[in-house]
Amino acid sequence: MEAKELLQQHIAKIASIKEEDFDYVFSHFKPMSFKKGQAILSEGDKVDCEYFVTSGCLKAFFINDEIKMYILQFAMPTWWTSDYAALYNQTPATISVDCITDAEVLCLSSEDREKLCSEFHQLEHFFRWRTNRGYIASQKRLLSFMNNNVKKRYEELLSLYPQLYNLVPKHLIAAYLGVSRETLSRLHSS
Amino acid sequence: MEAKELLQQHIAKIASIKEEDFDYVFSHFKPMSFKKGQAILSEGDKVDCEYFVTSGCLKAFFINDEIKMYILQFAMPTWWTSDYAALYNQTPATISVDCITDAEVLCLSSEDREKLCSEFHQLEHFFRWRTNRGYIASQKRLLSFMNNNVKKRYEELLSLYPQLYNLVPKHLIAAYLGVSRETLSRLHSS
DNA sequence: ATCAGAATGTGATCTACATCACGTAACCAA
DNA sequence: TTGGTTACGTGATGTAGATCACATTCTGAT
Repeated sequence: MEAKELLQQHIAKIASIKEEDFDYVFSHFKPMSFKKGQAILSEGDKVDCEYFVTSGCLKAFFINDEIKMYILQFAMPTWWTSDYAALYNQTPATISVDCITDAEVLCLSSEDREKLCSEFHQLEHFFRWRTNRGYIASQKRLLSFMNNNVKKRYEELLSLYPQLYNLVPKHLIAAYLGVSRETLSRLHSS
Repeated sequence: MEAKELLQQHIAKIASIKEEDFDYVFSHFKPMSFKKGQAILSEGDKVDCEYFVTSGCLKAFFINDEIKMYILQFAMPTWWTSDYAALYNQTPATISVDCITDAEVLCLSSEDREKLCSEFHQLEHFFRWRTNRGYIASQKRLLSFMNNNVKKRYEELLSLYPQLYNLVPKHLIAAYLGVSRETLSRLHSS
């Protein structure tokens, strides 16, 4: 599917935007292509944009004392990602985003998002819905973290996103689960 | 401060609502009073409302196998709380909310919130902002969970909300940190 | 004022997971 | 094809925090 059509259908599930209005809205999104391994957003960068994934798979991650990586989010088509804290607070990025596979995204600047949200009530509605969904998912993940051991969290992740099993190397799954790659590996044999 | 004024100033920081419009908006909020220990929302309930705290302190929590409690959120004045997953998905509550101290809240039904959001673009803007803030805080807490040990998480919590130290019993702080009360207690001596 | 239940402290022991160490297999790039 | 890097598996050992057990202090209802 075309990137434009993908975005349109994604938004249309929640908000109704007239065809000609959507053309205008879409003109604010900048299509970008990246190769596997390429960085989209790096720690310390000024953050201006958020990204709507149209193909491929990204990861948004944090690296602590330059040693350990924690993955906040995998981003697949129709998912949005960025360092929202940095975007919102206008601070340098602490979260990085890069490509697990070749990927294409639509880039929307924060400025344009706010402009469009004020121009189109329905778009503001859409973004409220989207953030709400992210918030609920994040709460759920937090609870899972407190309540479940690694094995259960792993099973939960795979049942939610079965594609990840083949798409994403195991050590990245470990980094998402907040566990060492060794421990994750040992789960298979237990 | 009056509950009404508290809400008005809280919203005014983000959205501009005309005085007479705010009166109309406010008429949809139902003031409620609760005693310390009283339940506002219990697991299994149908969830219709979200709550804006105007005085006192609540907790939103999850109980797993009828043994262990995890606190998702403390809610103090100007904070909003509910079981948002249940509210959004129209499913029975899995999160409960009750009062750590005597408390007063303004109750807003989901239906009224959606109605008001569609009537007032600025209010939709406000709720987008609010959810966005919650999402960012939740992401941050998740990272802290993965990256920090109990001691650091405890210090982080107290530096963010010093009032909690005197207001909230230690075993509830432990339940927020996702740690046993014994371990939390031992932090003081180390 | 008194007493029961809740909150807190603290020792002894257990356990899930981390860390370190090493070996093997898979994947590219020249 | 080859050599180097990255991914993955697995043993040995260390450790943060859980669990159990019990003592002490605080608190709120009668």
